[in-house]
Order: sequence, then C-alpha cells, then structure tokens
Amino acid sequence: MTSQHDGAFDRMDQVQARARGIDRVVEILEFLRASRRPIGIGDLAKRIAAPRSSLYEIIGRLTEAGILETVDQEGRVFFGRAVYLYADAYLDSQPLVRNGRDEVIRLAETTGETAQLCMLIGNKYTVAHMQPGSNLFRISSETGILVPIPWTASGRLLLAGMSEAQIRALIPPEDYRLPDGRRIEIEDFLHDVRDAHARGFAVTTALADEFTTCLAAPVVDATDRPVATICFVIPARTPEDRQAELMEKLIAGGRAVSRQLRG
Amino acid sequence: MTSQHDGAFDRMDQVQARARGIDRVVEILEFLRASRRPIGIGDLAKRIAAPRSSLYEIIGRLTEAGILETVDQEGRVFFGRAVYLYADAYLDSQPLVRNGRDEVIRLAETTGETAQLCMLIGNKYTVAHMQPGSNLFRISSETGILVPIPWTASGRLLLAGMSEAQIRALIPPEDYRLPDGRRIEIEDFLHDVRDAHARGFAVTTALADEFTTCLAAPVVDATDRPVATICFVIPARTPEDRQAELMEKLIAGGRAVSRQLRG
DNA sequence: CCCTTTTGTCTGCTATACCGGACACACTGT
DNA sequence: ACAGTGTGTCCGGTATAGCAGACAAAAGGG
Repeated sequence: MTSQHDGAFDRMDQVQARARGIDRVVEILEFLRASRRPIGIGDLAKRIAAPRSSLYEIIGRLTEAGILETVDQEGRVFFGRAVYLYADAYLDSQPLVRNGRDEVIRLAETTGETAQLCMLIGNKYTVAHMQPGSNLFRISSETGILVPIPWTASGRLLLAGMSEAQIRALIPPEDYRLPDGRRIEIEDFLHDVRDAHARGFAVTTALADEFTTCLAAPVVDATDRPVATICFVIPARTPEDRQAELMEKLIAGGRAVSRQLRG
Repeated sequence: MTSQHDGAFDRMDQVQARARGIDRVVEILEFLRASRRPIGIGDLAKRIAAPRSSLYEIIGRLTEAGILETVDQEGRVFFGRAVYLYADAYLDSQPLVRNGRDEVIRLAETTGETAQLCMLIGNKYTVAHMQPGSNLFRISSETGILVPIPWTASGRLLLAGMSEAQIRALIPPEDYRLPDGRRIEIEDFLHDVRDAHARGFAVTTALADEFTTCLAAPVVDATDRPVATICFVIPARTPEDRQAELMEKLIAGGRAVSRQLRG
C-alpha cells in the first residue's frame, strides 16, 4: 500500500519499522522498572506498542533465563531472580554502592532519620538506596525513580567540577520546572552548584516537597570528582542545631566512603 | 573447508545457525554473572563463541540502556546501574524477600549474631540477604553465591515436602562432596531432610566450614511449603542453652514472616 | 625497529526474527 | 444463549539483524 513516493513520510510519522528483539527487551525492562509492578502480556503489548505475538516469544525467552518471572496464575510477569544475582555481582564490582549503602544504613540507625545514597544516571538523579529512619516522618521519594537534577540538594553537589557550559548542555530546560510549577532560574542554579562545591555540602528546603529539608554530602573518587552523595531527608522544621549535628555526621560519612574508594 | 556434501554433519556437530540477539543477551548476562568480573569484548566473543561484530552492536545497545557499563579505558564491560534498579524493584515486589530481610536485620540486631535469609535458585542454595552481627566472629559465606544444597542446614529444610525421588533427581551427585573432600551419603542426607521437616528446624555443625554451626528455621507459604529459611551462623562452640535460645527466636521469626506471606 | 595481536568500524549478503492476522478457548455480563 | 473481551498459540511473508570478512589503527613485545 505505502508506495514508492512517500517513503520519507513513513519514516517521519510512524516509526513503525520492525523493532529488534533487543530493543524490545530494553523497552520491557525499562517499563517494568518505571511501573514497578507486574503486568499482563496483553496489557504490556498495548503500553509499549509491541505486537502480542512477539512479546509472548520474547518474554518466554526471558522467563526461561530467570530475568523475568510469571507472578500469578493470570500470567502477569515481573523481574525474576536472575536480576537479583546480576545486581549482586554489580554491587561487588562497585565499592561505591556497597560501601555507600552500608554507611547509609549506619547513619539511619544511629540518627533515626531517613538516609539515602544518591547518584546520577545520565542527566537524571536517582536514589540508589534508601534507609527509612525510626521517626514517624514519612518521606515521599522512592528508590530508582529518575528525577530532574535541579529538584535536589544532591544534584547540586553531583555537578561540582563540571563547567557551566557542560551543565547547560546536560540539563534539559524543562527540568528546571518544579513539581508545583515554580521555575528555578538557571543562573541561580549554577550559583547553587558553585556554592555547594565550595562548602562541601548542600541544603535545600521545600524544593521537591513542601515540608521537607534535604541535607547532602558528597562522595568523591580518587580524582576528587563527586560520584555520589549521601543525604538525610528530614522535616523542614527540624531545629538548626540538630541540622548542624546531622550535617556533621553526613560529611564524616561521605569522607569515610570516599576514603574506601581510594584504598 | 567444510564443503557441500557434509551439510548434515555440520548441523549435528556445531549448531552454528545464526543466533538471535536475545539469546546473545542472555548468554552475555549469564557469563558475567558466573565470572563476576569485567571482560573485554574480544575476549567475551571467544568465551561465548559469538562473532565480534555482533557483540559490538549488542553490547553497544545494552550499554546505552545502562544494563552494561564500560568499566575501564581498555573497554572492558560489566553490569551497569540499570540492573541494580531492576533488582530493587524485584525486591519490592517480593514480600518474601522484603519481610524476610527485615526480620533478619531485626534478629541480627537483637541477638548480635550474624543472620541470613536463604532460598533456592534452581538446584542450588543461595544467601539472599546477610546481616552481620556485632560479635567478632567472622563468617565466610557471601550473598548471591550459589552453593550445593547438601552443604547447608537451610538446604535440608528447603527440600521438605519433596519426595525422595524428586530430591534424587534435583541434586547432582557431585554436590554431595563437601569443600574439604568428605562425601555425604545420600541416604544420610535424605534422613536429615525428613528429620528437619518433622522437627521444624535444622542444625548443622562443621559442614561447609569447620568452626561454624548453622541454625535454620523455615519460612513457609500459604500451602505450608518451605520457600526460604532464616538462619544464624555462629561459632561451633556456642553453649547449648544459648543455641536453644537462638533457635527459639529463629522459629518465631520464621513463623512471623510466614504469617505475613499469607496475609 | 618490525612483527604480531587486538580493537573498533564498516559493508554487503542472506537466513530468519519479527510481525500481522487468524484461530481456539476461557471468561463475563446481560 | 450470545456477544464482547482477553489470552495463548500458530503460520507464512518479508524487512532486516546478525554474520563473515576486510580494514585501519592502536597496542604490545621482542
């Protein structure tokens, strides 16, 4: 039907070229990561716009490998045990995440506050590990969700060492708009980044969430570039001296993890 | 060299039909899981008998998706951040692992002993989570490593409910040989399994490791089949009454997690 | 220095993986 | 009973993904 003369158009409108199996795999995994819950194959086909017949085939193969698992008798699928093993191997190879996570657990235990290990993935920010504190205060952020860098205190620290031009190139304009609609001025943000770098820590209040303050300290590699942050998520009205005390522990913790990276 | 007239032979010896991308992906991930360290692409091509040109393509795609990462400037690759996020979502979806892990942490804290959450993957046993105790006693086992079932106390509990024939079919003969060379008699092992099932707990001493005793209690699903165990790893010379006390906590903990699975 | 090995990229051929669509079956509600 | 919806399987055609092989460039290594 689609004849010779509109080939170019076809490409533009419907990128309906037959997809590669690997691309399907990536789409599936990415979808599951984002939605964080099991889904039926038919449903999934609609959501990622893939033909059902292909998905049955691909998911069958992934299930066989243990990368996916059939969750219930309605045939819903989700991540399988294999990914747990992959991640375990990954952690073994990454002293950063392993040590950082231990430190975060320790901090959460000794202070009772919610602590996190945060890092960048591409041009987004994510919480790699979260350890809830014993306090009643509920936090909103979830592990693994990708968040615009300007929304976070940690994001400001993680950009330390990048040039202004690099930062401008990295962060898409829409990421400067906060969840409540406010906009962060790029100049202000760049200033924050320089500031965070100079001080060696960052604090933000009521940024992504109205009642939350975030304290962050950097973890740096052997060349002093920030590779992660550890941070506390606390009620905005936490007393000054308590905040100072927490910040001190955070900086010490960040230094400890950084030291382990060098050794 | 392989000429026209031996086509049939070709098929038999070397199943050299062009491989699918997905299969390559699974092979790559499985290889990395087993070897647990970064590898160059050329090297990898030899090890899994795949053409280099294809691997460059596939690994490029997986790297783009964050499933793999380039580790050093020599171009070696290993698991990437994405698998960590996948695993995190997986753990969230598994009440067993989530609750079990919490209970293990609680037990390790209140008793000061090293506690573990263990389960089966295929015909092997693995530690899904380990929480070191505050005691000086160092344990050897590591999370995520696959271990022969007969080497462990937990393994005996996890087979409860299986018939003798099923057990014989499941466990490869070489798994009855301990790290120090001793062999476990199949009959003795089967007896241990029945015994563990009847008592509702298991104890082994100096099995995988000379100076270690392992106490284990089952976590069962709604149909009373064991799906995991929680256990303590303690010095072999721990006094009897202390062991009894720990065992009691363990059984209570296992029951608690089992209850959560039902609800 | 030359010689060997490896690495990353590119190209054209063709076996085949993916797709569309059809089919049987199981539910559900009316 | 019957239409409507969703699930799991199968099949044939064709766009294309994967392969072999060639290549330059870099990296050892003697």
